[in-house]
Amino acid sequence: MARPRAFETKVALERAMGVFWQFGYEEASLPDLLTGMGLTRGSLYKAFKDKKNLFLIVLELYESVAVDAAVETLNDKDTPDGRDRIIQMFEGLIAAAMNGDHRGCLLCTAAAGSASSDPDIAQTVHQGMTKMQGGLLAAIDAAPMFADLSNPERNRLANTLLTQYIGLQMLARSRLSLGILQHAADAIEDILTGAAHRP
Amino acid sequence: MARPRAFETKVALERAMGVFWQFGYEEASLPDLLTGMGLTRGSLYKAFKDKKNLFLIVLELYESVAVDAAVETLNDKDTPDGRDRIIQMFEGLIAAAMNGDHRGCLLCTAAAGSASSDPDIAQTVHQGMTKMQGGLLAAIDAAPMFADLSNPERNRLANTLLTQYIGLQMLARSRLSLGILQHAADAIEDILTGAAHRP
DNA sequence: AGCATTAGGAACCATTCAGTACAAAACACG
DNA sequence: CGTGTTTTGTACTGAATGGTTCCTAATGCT
Repeated sequence: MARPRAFETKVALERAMGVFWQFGYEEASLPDLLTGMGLTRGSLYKAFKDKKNLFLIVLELYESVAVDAAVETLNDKDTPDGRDRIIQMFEGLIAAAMNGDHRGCLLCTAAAGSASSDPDIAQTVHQGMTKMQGGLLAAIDAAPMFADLSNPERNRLANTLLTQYIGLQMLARSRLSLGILQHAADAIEDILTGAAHRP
Repeated sequence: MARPRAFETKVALERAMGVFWQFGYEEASLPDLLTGMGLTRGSLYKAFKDKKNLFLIVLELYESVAVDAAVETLNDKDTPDGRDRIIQMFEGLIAAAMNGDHRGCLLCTAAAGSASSDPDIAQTVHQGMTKMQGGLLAAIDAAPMFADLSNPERNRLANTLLTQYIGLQMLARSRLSLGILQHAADAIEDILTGAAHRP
């Protein structure tokens, strides 16, 4: 009954995610988005309302792709020891950063920018971060070496790892060559072995 | 010989630091700076050339104030054990964040934003971060509990702490209430005791 | 007093931004 | 083959940006 869409919503959103991931919310200009997504102003505003709404949709897409992937690694039953899952997760992001991927984590970038002052965005970011927190905690629970840890200790370890995650993602994004990423995986191992109760 | 300045360069820079600290480089608009510094466009451009140059001067001021303060805490001979100095430094920033100071670290914010793609800014930020790294290493060297650590182990610990520092400052800035700051000081203690070689 | 020098302030410029309005185009259906 | 509906594309709006350029007024020195 009417003219059909010339673009697929799904791929347009994936491309929008790419633009926001690279530039961040504020610094991604509308022209950036339009060329990146391959459509024009009218179509974008008709299909996604406005920039902020588009970003919120993209944020949820990011969660269901990047965050969920990390959380799945942290819950991967094929790797019996939760410790190994944690290391795998960090090794993934460190490898990406050292291979020239300086996009970091869209969630972290959003949290860092002034976009986080918007309540809607802040809430979505909070949701994603909490998911990461839960994933880390699940992996800790699945690690024999942490069997003796109390609940507060487990939470503290999860939070330390999440803070480390955020710090590393910001470092990846900053392109600062402080030599941190080179041995960051070993550093994570140090944290894990140090956190375990030793006889 | 000529009309004297109606403003003191020093206090104008301190106020500019306040504005940049709160908003970040890109998001601090010229009107923000002008009202915050209490002068007008003409004077600003005459005295500081342009916005970027002003920011570079402010960055160095921030280093010589905030960063140096942290590094001095890390080198404070009145606290004999370097471990205690590290905890003191972190307790300071955690207390600030929990008391409603959500400015975080100007260096970290600059590194996170797209300002870091400017080589001049990136270099100044790098310089400040390296200073922090050195301060942490000095404190580690001054801690008996780390006497047995090898040099690579010390460096890794310093980098872990710097990453934690960056992560915490970003969390402080993000206003995210993930319950991390509440026990962040204990978490740092966990890292430190875990890093020491135990018999 | 007079002159050189500087701050102050306002007007201005070009650019960019997100967002809107509207006409033309493309399709599906009767 | 039209008719009606929706997408497109483009031109436009109004605001805000960083940056510049004046002119005037204030000041200190000779």
